[in-house]
Amino acid sequence: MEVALTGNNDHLFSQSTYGILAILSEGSKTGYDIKKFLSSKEVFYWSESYGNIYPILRSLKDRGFVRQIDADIKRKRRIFYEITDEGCKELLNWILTPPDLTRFRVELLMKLRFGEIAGIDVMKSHIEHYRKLSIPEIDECNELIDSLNKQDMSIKNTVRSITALYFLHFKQAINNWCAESIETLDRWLKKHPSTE
Amino acid sequence: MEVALTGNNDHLFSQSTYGILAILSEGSKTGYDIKKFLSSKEVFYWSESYGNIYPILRSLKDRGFVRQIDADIKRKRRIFYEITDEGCKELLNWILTPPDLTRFRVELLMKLRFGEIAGIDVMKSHIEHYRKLSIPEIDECNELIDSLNKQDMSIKNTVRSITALYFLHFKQAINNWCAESIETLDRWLKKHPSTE
DNA sequence: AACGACATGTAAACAGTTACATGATTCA
DNA sequence: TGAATCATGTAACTGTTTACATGTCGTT
Repeated sequence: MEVALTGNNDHLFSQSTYGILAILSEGSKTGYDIKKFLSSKEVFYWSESYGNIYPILRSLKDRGFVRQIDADIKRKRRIFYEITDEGCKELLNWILTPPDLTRFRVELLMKLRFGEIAGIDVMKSHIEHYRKLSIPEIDECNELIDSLNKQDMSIKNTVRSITALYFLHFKQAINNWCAESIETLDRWLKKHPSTE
Repeated sequence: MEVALTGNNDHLFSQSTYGILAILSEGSKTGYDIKKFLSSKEVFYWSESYGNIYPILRSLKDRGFVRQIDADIKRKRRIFYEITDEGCKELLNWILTPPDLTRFRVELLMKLRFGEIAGIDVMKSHIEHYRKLSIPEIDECNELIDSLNKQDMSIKNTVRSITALYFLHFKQAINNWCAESIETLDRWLKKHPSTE
């Protein structure tokens, strides 16, 4: 099942641009629709602001990757964008390129690593706070997965389920790490009562 | 063990600025030293370019959060920066502020979610590629944790170990997710031989 | 003498968000 | 009639990287 991944890495456009093109590949949408889609729980792994979406839509049109379709629905102007064959080709090329590992900053870890200045209880408190924020996210993610599993198991829903599971695995792992880390700090405090 | 987290969230400076201040809180360093530190395996959760570091060091000096100490070591000019009391105060205020949850884009998930256009084998291939990239990272992280555990269990080393464990938990969870997802896709392919 | 690591720095570009402006529609 | 949501858009800003310029030191 060897697959040739011939996509090259020097793409001409920003990740945001390809993201929007990808979203349009499932059907024509307005800028507002795109923002709505990206705000949904399902797409935790991508986000975009209006200030980015609208200019990108224009540039996609200028490049011929989408075409503009004006519509007037209930006297409200709606500007739909439809992906072109050119756009599909460009999108496919991006999708074929193997993605890099995600790099990101974790403010919590920086504050822990240099947190001695604030004291160990502050560290513990930060970890607990982090954990509390994560719990509703895990619940929501479980609900999403349940509802997906009730639907037909088309390839689209299967993949949606897979992406949701990424989040679930990640969040559960971090949740466990939080519990462990607090225990570790508690053990340290017990062994070093002098410092408190 | 209630801890008052009174830090306010509207900080005046960028996260990069606080990060650099935090690094300087452990001892005076040059811009080059800071870059070196951030390039080390241990600090996977933060990075910075020279083009950001040097201007920030200057602005920290202008604000009085660090002082400049010129040194000539082996005829090479070295410009050290030392945190001031003002700087410590500002840093502490940042550290006390509970960190937000990390939000990040995952290119892989976007390419999977809209990957039907490329085919299921491409999805599988991307996941496998992702997994292969992760494995050496997990190994390195385990080595780091081992070496930390051999050292004294000061609070500093304990925290360094905790931050490394974050990465390990995360990477292992994603590694498991990769294996599961490939299985899911294989099962789907078996059930739908017509599409291949 | 040449190369790689050390060391500092800048200008330009790129990526993306925030805050604002504008106006229509829907519903209480 | 007023608030919320729908809907499109821009200007200014923030943050950060890339590519380059400059020169030293240590090693082969």
